[in-house]
Amino acid sequence: MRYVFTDVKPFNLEAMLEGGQAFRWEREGKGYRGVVKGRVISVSYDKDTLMVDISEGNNTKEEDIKFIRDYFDLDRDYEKIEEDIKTQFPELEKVIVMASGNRILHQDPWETLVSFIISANNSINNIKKVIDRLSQNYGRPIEFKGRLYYSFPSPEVLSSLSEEEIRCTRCGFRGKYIINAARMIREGVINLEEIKGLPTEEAIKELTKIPGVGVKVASCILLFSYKKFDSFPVDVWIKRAVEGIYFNGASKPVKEIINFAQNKFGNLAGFIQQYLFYYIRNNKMI
DNA sequence: TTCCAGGTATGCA
DNA sequence: TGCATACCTGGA
Repeated sequence: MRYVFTDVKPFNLEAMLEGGQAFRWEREGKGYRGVVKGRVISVSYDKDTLMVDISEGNNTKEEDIKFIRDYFDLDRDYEKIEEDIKTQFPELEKVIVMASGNRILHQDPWETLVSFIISANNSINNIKKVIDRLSQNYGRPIEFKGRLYYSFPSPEVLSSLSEEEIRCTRCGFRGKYIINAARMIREGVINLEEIKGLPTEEAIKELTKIPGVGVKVASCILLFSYKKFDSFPVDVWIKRAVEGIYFNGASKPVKEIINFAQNKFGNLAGFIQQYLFYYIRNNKMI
């Protein structure tokens, strides 16, 4: 099924899909192809128009459209967000100009949780490969345009694996964390739906009860699947960027950087984090 | 061969 | 509380 969305701007597929928030997208011609919540999606963007091909599902057209609008955050006014950031924080103007059209995707909490457990002390390239192998081995096959793709495996499936079995995904020391997280979800020790309703600080407390989940991973889940925009995940890149722009390059503890960003940026913090990440990863230095 | 990658857990002062 | 260190694996 094909859907066309007009007057979509600003919108930068590369920034969104290769910007480190989602790991299941690959370039396909001028666009991208990926698997989202059990559906295969092909997207391209040109002249303010977003074209989306999506694999067969049980949804109505209206539900599909809602699903796509929701995932790509099409109903949020990013022109205003970018304008607000440039006005309030002129020091970030070059960042926003360079990364314009980057949006926060609305991803599945479970998939985001596992993806960012895998991200610890890992490279983006390798994270993608491990997630692919997890899906191919334990996900559900989906046919699309004559090819097979695989959904992200459920907590039920992953909770039944042994550390020996999950080794085929080459996730390394993170295997035990993934299996344990799946069990905590299955047994109701952690309820991802309930966490969604908590304020950022409390949600981080809950999520970090899961071994393998620290403040950074928890913050990513909050930002990329719960739309908690005051969340500000700090990794080595963001740390370096904030220190460069605001502390004259002096090293600061992560805790201090989070507090600084949340106080200064408020509900724009999450967006700024995402623009900054894309900017610094593609500019080498500030 | 060695080092590093969207961090986290652990042990010790 | 704060700091150092180990950790699977793959690529440079």
